[in-house]
Amino acid sequence: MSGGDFNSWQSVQAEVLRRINAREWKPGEFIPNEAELALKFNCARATVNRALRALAETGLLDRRRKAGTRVALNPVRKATLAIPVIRYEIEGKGQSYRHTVLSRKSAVPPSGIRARMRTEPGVKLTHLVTLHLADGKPYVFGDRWINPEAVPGIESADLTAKSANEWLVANVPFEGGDFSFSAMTAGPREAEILACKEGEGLFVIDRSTWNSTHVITSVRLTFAPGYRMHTEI
Amino acid sequence: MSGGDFNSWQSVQAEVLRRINAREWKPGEFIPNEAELALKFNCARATVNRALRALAETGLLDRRRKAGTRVALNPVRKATLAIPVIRYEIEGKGQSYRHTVLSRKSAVPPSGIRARMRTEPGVKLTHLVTLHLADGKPYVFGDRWINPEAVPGIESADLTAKSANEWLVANVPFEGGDFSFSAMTAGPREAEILACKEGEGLFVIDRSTWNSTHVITSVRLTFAPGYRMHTEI
DNA sequence: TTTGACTATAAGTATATACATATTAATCTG
DNA sequence: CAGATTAATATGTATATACTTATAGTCAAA
Repeated sequence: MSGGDFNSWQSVQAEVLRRINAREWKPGEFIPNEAELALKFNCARATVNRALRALAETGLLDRRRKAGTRVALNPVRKATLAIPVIRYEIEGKGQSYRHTVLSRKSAVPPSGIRARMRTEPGVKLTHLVTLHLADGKPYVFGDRWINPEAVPGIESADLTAKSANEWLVANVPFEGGDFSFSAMTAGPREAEILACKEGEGLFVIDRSTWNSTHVITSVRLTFAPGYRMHTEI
Repeated sequence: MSGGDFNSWQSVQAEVLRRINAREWKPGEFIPNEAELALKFNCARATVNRALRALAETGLLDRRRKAGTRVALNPVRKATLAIPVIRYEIEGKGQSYRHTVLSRKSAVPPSGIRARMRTEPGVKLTHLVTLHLADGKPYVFGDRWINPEAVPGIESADLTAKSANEWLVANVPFEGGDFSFSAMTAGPREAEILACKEGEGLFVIDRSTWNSTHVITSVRLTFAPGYRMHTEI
């Protein structure tokens, strides 16, 4: 039994998946190496490589040089979720977008922010609070700190036309970011800004972005009740 | 100017990134096609392809056959987040894991669940409520519906040793899933189960998984206050 | 003006070959 | 026998070449 012809990396991938699902290759087990599979599937090793690499990226296979490829023991599924610019997210739903700057000043950040931003004690950062509205209703508000040293020009930037996020995305390249998602309980401040009741559960995204030399910005986005973030795999 | 030698896909990727960041190639603009870039970078087209494909996967480039490759106009950043099995998540933090089945029965689901599960009216599903504890304290509870038609053997499965999720992961291959993340306000039921106060904001994950023929299961995970999901790019 | 066929083009992919690199396993040495 | 050295090996990658496929653009027919 040669195993038939699998002359596209997708078909190879499908066959590998089938064998994993059918428990022909069990979790934790090594599967044959690329050369053998190429022979079995009657295709080039590069084709097998492409298929296995893609599966490894989804977390279903573990691969290591010399050691080989094994079926992941605990398949940690990886979902990719898109982080859109809020304006596009709102306009994408067919709603009108507007945003207002609630406050903007230069200030020494609290210690939590200072730690995130990796700045020295006493250094002032730009602090910006903005509200984004969908069809005139509060959608999310952002409490943002920006390191002006990493962003020359931010002091004089007009952040009423474009939101700070859009301005930054357009003007400051970044190399990495970290995101965390959580829930909080609306206090008086959140209730007032988002026009919701105190005590409601709110969805929160904390995000920092950096380049090779600085943490550029750190923002907390607090969404109005009912917000959902969605993804598929 | 030939542009020098870029003989690894990573170096090509880095150079493309640099040009995007330096605004040599502006958002929305088409960049030269693969053949031209290969010539400029003095490497094979396959190498350019690999580099550009990877950038397209992160959302920084838009590619279409015949049309070409352009710098994404609104760079929707894509974060990949790992969805672990709860036991591993808890044990990974060095805490002890335990779970209990609060209820298990066969019932006709409410219409919202029926829509998600795509079952006929009147069809009974397995309904399971479980609580996962970290160091003995409530961590998350799951309200889960399983389609027994898609999962032969679920009726007789022992779900006290392994949690339903672990059992399903180990026994039922799935092909796709959808996830949504939101926040809710703790009502009396959540407060009691999670041992928290009514009115606290709770993080919620709704997840469905399916194979080619059925929606296998649909679960709502409601986390105790303080939970955070984290990812980096 | 719309519809539909045609064509040129750019990405997408397959393949053979060759070499690079990480890492294990075997072997040698002090 | 511990530690260093070396060989073997599986994945990782680069390249030239050839073919496939989706589709933007064009041009003509309805």
